[in-house]
Order: sequence, then C-alpha cells, then structure tokens
Amino acid sequence: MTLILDPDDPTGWREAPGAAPDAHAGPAASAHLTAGLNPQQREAVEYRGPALLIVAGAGSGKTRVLTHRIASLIDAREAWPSQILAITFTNKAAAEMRERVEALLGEAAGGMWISTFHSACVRILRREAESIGLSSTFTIYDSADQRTILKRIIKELDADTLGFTPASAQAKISKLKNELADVETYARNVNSNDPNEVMFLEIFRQYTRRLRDASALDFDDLISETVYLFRAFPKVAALYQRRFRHILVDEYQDTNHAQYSLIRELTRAVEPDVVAELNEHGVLVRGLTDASGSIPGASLTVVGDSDQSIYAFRGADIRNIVEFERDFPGAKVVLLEQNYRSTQNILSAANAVISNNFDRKDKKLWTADGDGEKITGYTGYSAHDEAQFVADEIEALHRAGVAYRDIAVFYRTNAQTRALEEIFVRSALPYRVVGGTKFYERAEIKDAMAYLVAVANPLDELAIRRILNTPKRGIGPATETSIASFAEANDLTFRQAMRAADGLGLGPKATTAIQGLAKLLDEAAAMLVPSEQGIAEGTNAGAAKVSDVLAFLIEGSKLVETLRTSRDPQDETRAENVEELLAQTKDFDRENPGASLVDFLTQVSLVAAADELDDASGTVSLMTLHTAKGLEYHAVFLTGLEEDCCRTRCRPPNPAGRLRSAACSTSASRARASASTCRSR
DNA sequence: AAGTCGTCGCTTTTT
DNA sequence: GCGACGACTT
Repeated sequence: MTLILDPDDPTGWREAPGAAPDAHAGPAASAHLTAGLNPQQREAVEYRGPALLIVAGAGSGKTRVLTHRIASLIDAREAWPSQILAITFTNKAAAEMRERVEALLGEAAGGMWISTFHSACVRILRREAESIGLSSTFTIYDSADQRTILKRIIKELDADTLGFTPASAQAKISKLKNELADVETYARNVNSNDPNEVMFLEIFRQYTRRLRDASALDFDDLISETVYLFRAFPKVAALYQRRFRHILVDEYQDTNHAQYSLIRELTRAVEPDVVAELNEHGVLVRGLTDASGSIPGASLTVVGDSDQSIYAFRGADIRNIVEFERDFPGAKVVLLEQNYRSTQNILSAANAVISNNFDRKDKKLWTADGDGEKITGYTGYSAHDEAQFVADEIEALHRAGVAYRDIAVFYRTNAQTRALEEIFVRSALPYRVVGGTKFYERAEIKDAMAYLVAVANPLDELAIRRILNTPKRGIGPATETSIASFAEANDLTFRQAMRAADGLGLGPKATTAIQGLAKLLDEAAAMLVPSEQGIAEGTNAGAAKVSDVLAFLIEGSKLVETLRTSRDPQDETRAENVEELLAQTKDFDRENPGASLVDFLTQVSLVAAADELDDASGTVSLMTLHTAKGLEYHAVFLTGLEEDCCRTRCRPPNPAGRLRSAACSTSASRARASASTCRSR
C-alpha cells in the first residue's frame, strides 16, 4: 500500500496560525456571519468544541445555521476549506450549500467536501480502490441492476420455490448491509436446519461473488465498503481523519447504522504510531498533534430532528440522534424552535399529527408570523374528484397571482399521479412530475448507458450482456450461454471470451457479430487513454470526451439508426431520448472540463429525484412527500390523505365512485414541506 | 432468432 | 389498471 499526499489538499494550512482545532479560540466570527440570526442560531454558529447537536425543528433555519457555521470556521481561520466535510441529503442541497458558503465568504472555497454520503464514499473508494482489490472504475449498480442479478441467481438456485423473489432478497441484503453484516458474518449466524436461511445464504453468497467479479458495488456497499476499508487499513483511514477537522452532517435522524459507523470512523483520533507512519510517508501532520502525539478526532456537528425521521424503511435509526449525547460525551445541544416559514395554523396542524408519535421529546415550534390563513380540507368522492378540486384551486391561485412554479402537489406513492395527471392535462395546467420513472430508467437510455459502462469497466458482465443483442445483431440466448460457459471453462472474463469467439464453434454470422461488438468496445476504450503528457501529469489530458465516446458507440452500434428505421412508432421517441442523452454528455463535457467517463457515470448513478428539479420551469411540481423533503413552496396540496389509500394489496379494489379522497391545501403563506414520522397505532 | 399472445404479480416511500 | 415474462408459432 502506498500513501500519497492528497492532490487537492492545499499545503498552506500547515503554516496557518491556529490551524489546530482549539475550543478556546476566542471570538469566533466576523459580525456579518451572525447578523440577523436569533440567539440560538448564533450559539450554534459560534460554539466551538468536539461535538455539537443542533435539534432543528422544521423550518427553523438549519441550512442557514450550517452554512454560517462553516463560513465562520473558515473566516476565523480555524479551518481551511479542505478541512471541512459536510454531508447533505441531496446533491442539489450540497451545491446550494457550497454557493451559500462562498457567498458569505466572498470568495471561492475550493477543497471543501460538501456532498451526500454516497458521493463522498464513491470519491474515497475510487481513490483507494486498490487497497480492497477493486478496480477504480468500478460500476455502481442501481436497484434495477440488483434485481436483474438476483433474478438470475434465484432462477439458477430454484429459490422461488421457497418463496424468494428478487425484491425480497434485495430488501434483505440491503438491510444486512445497512447493519454492516457481510456474508461471512451472516453465515456464522445461520441456522443450518432452516432451509430458508440456508438458501438465502447461498443467494447472498452468489450475489456478493457476482458483484465482486464484475467489480461492481451496490448503493449500500458504497457506505459499508468505505467503513470496512477504514477498519482494515488504519493508515488509509488516518489520511481522511487527519484531513477532515470539521465534519457536519445534515438530516442526522435519517442516518442508518452504516452511515453512523462511517462518521465514527472519520471522527476517530489518529494514534501516535499511525501518526509516526504518516510522517514517514511524507504526510504532514505538524500543528495537528496534541501532547500525547496523536491527532485528536475531528469536531462533529450534526443537525436533525427526530420528528422528521422518514427513512426507517431503508434502515434509518432514530437512536443515532436520540443517543447522540451518550455517544459523544460532553456534546453541546442547541435547540432551534422558531419557525420562519409557516404560519401558526400550519404549525399547529403539523403538531397535532406529530404529537401522536410515542417516545417523543416535546418540542414547541413557534412563529412570529401570526396565524395566517386556515388550512383548507376537502373530501372528494373519487381520486378524480380530488384531482379536479386541486386543479381548480391551482387555477384560482394562479389567477390571484401565484406562479405555477411556487405550487406543489404531494402524495405518498408515485402511482398516485395518474388521476392528477389526467385532470391536469385536461385542464391544460402546466405540471412536472419530479421523480417517478426517471429519464435514466428508460430502457433505451439504460442501453446507451450500458455501452458506456461496458467501456469504462470491462469486467462488468451485466452491462455487456445487456447490449449483447441490442440493437438486434443475431445473438440469441443460446449464443449468450455458450459465451458464458466458454468463459467459465477457460477462466476468462465474458469480454475476453467474446474476443476469442472464433474458438466457440458458432455460426459465422454470430461469430462476426460478437467480434464486431468486442472490437467496438475496445476501440472506444482506447479513445479514453490519456496522452503521454496526461499520464505523466496524472490528469485526463488527451483522453476523448464523454460525448465523443458516446457518439462513436451510437454510430458503431447503429443504436439510433435502428430505432429511427423501426416500424414501432414509439421508437422515434426512443431515438430522440438517446439523442437527448448525447446532448447531456455534451453539457457534462462543457461544465466539467477534464472529467472522465467514470465521473460522468458516477454522477448519473447518484442523482436524486430532487436534483433534477428545475426552479425556473414555470410548472406546478408533483412529487412524493419523501422527494419533497427540504423543499419550499408558497402553496402546497397534500393528496390521498384517506386511511389505507396505499395498501391496495391486502384489500379488494375500491367500489367505483366511492373512494373517499382527502386533499388539504395551504396557501397565502409560505409552507415548507417537511414530512414527519407517522407510526400507525 | 424474432414476433405474438396469455398469465402472473405487483408498489409505499429512495441514495 | 400495467408491465414483465414465458410459452408458442413462424
């Protein structure tokens, strides 16, 4: 293992006076960084110490506090930008936070890491991949990819007879990974008399093996593998523990065990023996060590509110925030209770719902903005009736001068958009569904992306098999199987087996087709090799741009051509979608000069629904309550509030025309979407 | 190998 | 109510 000095770590910080974190650093911030803050917000910005918990009720200005706190740390020279790691919930929130910090400081603050858990982990893993035997161009599998693999495994093992479905296996694997239980840990606890457990272990094993062989990680791996990396290689961990002196985590109530463990690893002190090793490798630690010769753990700030925990289904553990003071003894707690976004009527209604939660610490949100307009309740006779009400109300708001883009409609599940969309189309209301079936989930886009993935990561068998016969080139399942078994028998990768297609004894047509595809992918990969100068600099100089590679692949595979000449009328739209993807890669190339294909693929893998939201769109936004978290609108509609609306599975379909639907809207005041836990019974 | 028809089961919520 | 998948046909 080699330790390198982080390339984007400015060296100046070592010389700076007071660079070491110091709890008694004196008056913290310039006045402009605390101006206009209430006393509690100011306290949260100015507090200096190892651990700070900011309990921030909905709409209490926590983003403001976080950005001011970061700016204050930098402004007071208590941290260099590169020593800051801030974790946000979406990439969009990260970009906004960076802009706001830079606006406060009046200068660019490059080197700050502000990102989601997943983005930060990918960045670390790509850099340290070789330590854990992974290619730095590893693929990130989304849930559809996971399901495809699990489907194949379940079929091969006949596991469906025991009731396993791809979805059930995926959920179970995800749960285990979020609890940091890897296959071998699970294997040790398996009850060998239970055929279900034995079968699941086999599924888990195969799944793990296939991802490893393909050099691929799923979403949950991104977090857990980073934790394993840090635990197995203290010297690697020390690089990051040394670097990040201030770690700030937003939405802490929605962290799961793996994310919690990651934070614990990152805030761990570096022991003197490891400090000595860092020194030997030329990693500078001067000014960071304390009297005992160790580097103290980073200071940690978490922001959250247990009333706003909505991700328990993906392993979020509310104990992380409830037990923060026990985990980090001596932690300071600041409560933000003044709400700046809603009127009292809205707060009271929200409170009435939340107060039904058990185990709840009472919080009293208040506002100085007065009662405001009352919330409107409406009970419809059907989903369509409800949608019509919403549409009429939106029209009324619009006539009263509210812009469409300041209006949002929320629901629990994506399936609930249907009635709304029908009525909105009929009423000619401009709207946009945020999330749901995304652009990148369309089959033709996944095909084009699979070409890029296959070029970036030649080990990725899933990607290659997806495009093997797309567009149709006469390679059917039989041919596919014979390539796979040839690879297996000769210890080759699928890709290598394709290159050696001559020896497979297939028909001339199939052989030519396979070799043609292998050649296309190899040539595209060759375009990505940087020039000698680029290699010498360690940059991407001389490598083809993403859009050039994609254009080459589309041309060589006839992907768009095939769609254009197809008889299926829908294929014209599909061709346009692929062209749209090409346009997006051009935008990417322009906005990210020097970025690689892997950077593009990573970005696409990690976009959240809310990241796609275009603030200037001029349309009403439709989205799930989960997607809405952290967003803000002038008027919002909550639809489908009736009991049991989303659990049709266990109930017969609703008798026609008698579905009770409830919508409620708030307007003429700024309402902030902030969903709350609603545990039934 | 590709096209057509009929059956099953599925959806909370997401990085 | 829709889409994915398998069996069947050409």
